[in-house]
Amino acid sequence: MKHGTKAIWELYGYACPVEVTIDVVGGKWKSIILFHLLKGKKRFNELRRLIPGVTQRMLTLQLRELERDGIIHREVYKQVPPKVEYSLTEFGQTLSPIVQLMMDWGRTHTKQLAESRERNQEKGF
Amino acid sequence: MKHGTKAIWELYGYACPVEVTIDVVGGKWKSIILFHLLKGKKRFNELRRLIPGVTQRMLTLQLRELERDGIIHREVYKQVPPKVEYSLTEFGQTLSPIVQLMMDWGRTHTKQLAESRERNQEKGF
DNA sequence: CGGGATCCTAAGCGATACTG
DNA sequence: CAGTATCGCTTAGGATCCCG
Repeated sequence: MKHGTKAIWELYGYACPVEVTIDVVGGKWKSIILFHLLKGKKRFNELRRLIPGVTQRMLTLQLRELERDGIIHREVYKQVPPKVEYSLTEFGQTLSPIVQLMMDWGRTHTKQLAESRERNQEKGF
Repeated sequence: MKHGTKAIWELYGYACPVEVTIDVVGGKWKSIILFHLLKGKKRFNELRRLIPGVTQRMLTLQLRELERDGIIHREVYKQVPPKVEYSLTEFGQTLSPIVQLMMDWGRTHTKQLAESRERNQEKGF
């Protein structure tokens, strides 16, 4: 980057590139949604079952934001009863390495994390 | 994983491994803090300057949570005026590939993201 | 089935003032 | 310098009911 030139993320109001990514996957449920969509398209209630903690309202909202950002595609089948399928767009696929790494990290560090918290809890943290 | 066996993240109350990672870096500022600590130890006000959007209060809170989780270390120098340095722990270093990827993604997709949003805004999204 | 519309509470967060 | 404390607003988010 040259002197006097603004970085691309600065032009769009972000102070650092990580902020951009957080802006997309930072929601409490978004990366979890993406994690499930990595395995293929999913229907609305299917996602609800896969993500026990999420409410209908929150799932709807987060799906809308991901759709707005071009990360996922929402396919509506005009039939009764209604059927809606969510899937990753090509753009959304570019996030898959991040979600994969998050999955790996969670898998391998859950225990150590829990231990850290426990230890610090004793210290009155 | 074998039949009838619970996965490690389930034992600790998470529905999927990604939730674990989100629990650690999911805060609005946490991964940005980590991003800056990747480049070396930083003092409190130094971080404030590096992260223009954060308030003193929020920075303190998020640093405390990262410390509780064993991700960062807080070194207090007993002197006047006080001096406190924050740095990544070994455990925290294990997150660096994720933060790196988030940085890369932000750098390379800021524009496309902005365009998606703009396009969908026109559609009344 | 896949939501939208309301209502309401808890949490997040900013602003400000104070301190060792 | 590096916080803590308090207040008060704003938002995230849950609960419930309704609909094509």
